Amino acid sequence: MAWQTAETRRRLKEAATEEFAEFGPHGTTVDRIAARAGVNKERLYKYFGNKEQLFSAVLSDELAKIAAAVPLESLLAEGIGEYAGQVFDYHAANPYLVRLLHWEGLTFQGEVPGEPGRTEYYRHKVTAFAAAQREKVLVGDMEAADLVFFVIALAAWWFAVPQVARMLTGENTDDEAECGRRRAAVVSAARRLAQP
Amino acid sequence: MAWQTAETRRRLKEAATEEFAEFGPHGTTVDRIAARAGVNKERLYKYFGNKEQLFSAVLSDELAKIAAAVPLESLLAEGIGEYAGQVFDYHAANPYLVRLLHWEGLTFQGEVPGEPGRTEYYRHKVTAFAAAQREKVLVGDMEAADLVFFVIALAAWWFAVPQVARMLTGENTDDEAECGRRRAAVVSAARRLAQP
DNA sequence: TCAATGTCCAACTAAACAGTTGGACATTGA
DNA sequence: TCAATGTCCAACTGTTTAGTTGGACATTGA
Repeated sequence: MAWQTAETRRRLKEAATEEFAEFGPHGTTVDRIAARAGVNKERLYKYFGNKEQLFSAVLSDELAKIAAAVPLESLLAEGIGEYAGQVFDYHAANPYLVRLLHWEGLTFQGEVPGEPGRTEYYRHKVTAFAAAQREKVLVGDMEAADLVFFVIALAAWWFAVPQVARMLTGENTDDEAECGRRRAAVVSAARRLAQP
Repeated sequence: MAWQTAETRRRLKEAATEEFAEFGPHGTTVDRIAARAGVNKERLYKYFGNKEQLFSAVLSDELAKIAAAVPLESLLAEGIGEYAGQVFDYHAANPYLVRLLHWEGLTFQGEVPGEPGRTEYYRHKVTAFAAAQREKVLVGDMEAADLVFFVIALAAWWFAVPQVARMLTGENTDDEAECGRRRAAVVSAARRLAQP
């Protein structure tokens, strides 16, 4: 029998993504991750160090995924409304990232793993927004960084506090029609925020 | 010596508020709450049932506090921008609630303790916003519930994912000037969202 | 072929955890 | 005054936790 090294790593990370997104760093147990992956937990420590480093690895992977899935080019091409809509769609289809980011924000204070690289990633976004402002595609009297931040907020907030969303709109979160309605609201709000 | 019943309850709830806000339902231990309150943990179980019920009691108290501190009347009186600014100010001065709400949103799926009463509370907000829309003080072509939701999002998002805020704006969260800048951005964004 | 190294696992350890118990002592009301 | 009840606490229980260990077996390279 050949080694299953790569597959074992992959299965651990996949199981960890689901567990961490659902229960957070504190609520997740390494036993459950290992059981879900069908792998002995000793592997987890050999491959990833410990629970916290595994959390970082998982989050880093998910950040790479959204960067690939929602390219910044669509901002200039289709406008900020559609860009916000795409971010919303991504979160609706793949709810791991937004939950992981929130667990991280709540759990770790001070500098966060991979912060320099991630800051650079956000800087690209801000630069693109600033360029769009200079070309008068976006409102000019709001700082680009704030605009990026608000657009992400509009799209992600629904998934961060679903209980508040439910109590406010009186609708079920799993309802497909409601999901479409929320997307439309996000698109329209983003446009409104950024109209020149 | 007289009983300290009320004081004991108060100290437990105060300690629990701080611990739950910092570490969340899973990350908090009843031993630490009791130690912080300077009270035996058996009191916690007698007075509040268990850890989860104590979390509910704490969150419920904090919701009552913000409802009292940011009255809805200021919406019509001073406009939506200043209303959003007041929500921001409240969160900046008292960061417990926003963190508790997020812990709750991430931790509990499905119905949440006290949901009917809280839904009613949000309904008042929506009704007030809808009234403002009819009086042409707010934009009319966006559902009132969505508008409320977005205004809360703009004000609260900074405190929910401070690491993202820091990476985007490149500034320290504790910086007073940066805090003022963020408040101004929230006010301006809320106005933009709701201009008729 | 064989020593070195990597994979994998069952079983383990020490600590932390939520929740309980039994009893000392204070308060109340009849 | 005294039985009933409430407050408070140290010490406890049984379980779950993150992380480790020792050893069986697979793979590699010289």
